[in-house]
Amino acid sequence: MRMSNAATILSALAEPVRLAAIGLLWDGQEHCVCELMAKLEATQSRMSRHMATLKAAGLVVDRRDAQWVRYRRAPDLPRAVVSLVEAALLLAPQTERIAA
Amino acid sequence: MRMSNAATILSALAEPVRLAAIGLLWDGQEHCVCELMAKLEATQSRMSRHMATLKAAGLVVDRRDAQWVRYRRAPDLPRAVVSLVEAALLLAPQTERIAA
DNA sequence: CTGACATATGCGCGGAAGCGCATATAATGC
DNA sequence: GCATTATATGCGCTTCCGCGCATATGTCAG
Repeated sequence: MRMSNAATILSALAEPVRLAAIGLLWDGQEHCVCELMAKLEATQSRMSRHMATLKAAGLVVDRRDAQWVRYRRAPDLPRAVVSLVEAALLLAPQTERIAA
Repeated sequence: MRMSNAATILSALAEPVRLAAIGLLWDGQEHCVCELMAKLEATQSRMSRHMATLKAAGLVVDRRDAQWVRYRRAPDLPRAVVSLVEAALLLAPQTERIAA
């Protein structure tokens, strides 16, 4: 599978709902769209499209399970991508602070 | 000075010319716009605006020096921001590869 | 003062992104 | 088959982004 380029991955993370979704999926477990919608207070189509963007960037994979689609963190991500995502997740909570 | 939020920083990095410019400035030295233009093959207005975006995100600072404006990496960036930038810079060269 | 050089910015355009609404598709249970 | 639940997607709209072009601003040298 062809890796996305840096710009694609960074763009995918540069949207609050998508970054928060990655944060939820980063536990390695599966999460259905309905759960993500509820936790992130997003409409259904909005959540679905954001997940499609993350999938296109190669950051998550999905699996049909009965009526649900379960998303999870993509396996075997390159180390640099993992580092990037984890740095982005660390960044999120500590932004809006006051610096020197 | 107020920190940019995660989305602003990620968006700033999610553009190839800007990411490459950060890569050049990451050596800690000062670089004028004309040098960046030349190395990144960007027009003058394009380069100037991209640098303004990076500055607005808090990633770089500038200084007027005679007819030149010298940009450099912002001092005292939060550790999480430094990690993010460095992960993004690592990502850039190794994208476009073939994964499992 | 004038001209040259370096950088920023107003403007308009084309294209991409994000959204909601409605509808299509998929799977389930009765 | 039909209703229900879960998800994806076509469509139109609005907003944002990146660009080039032209021009403004700032600095220097003569």
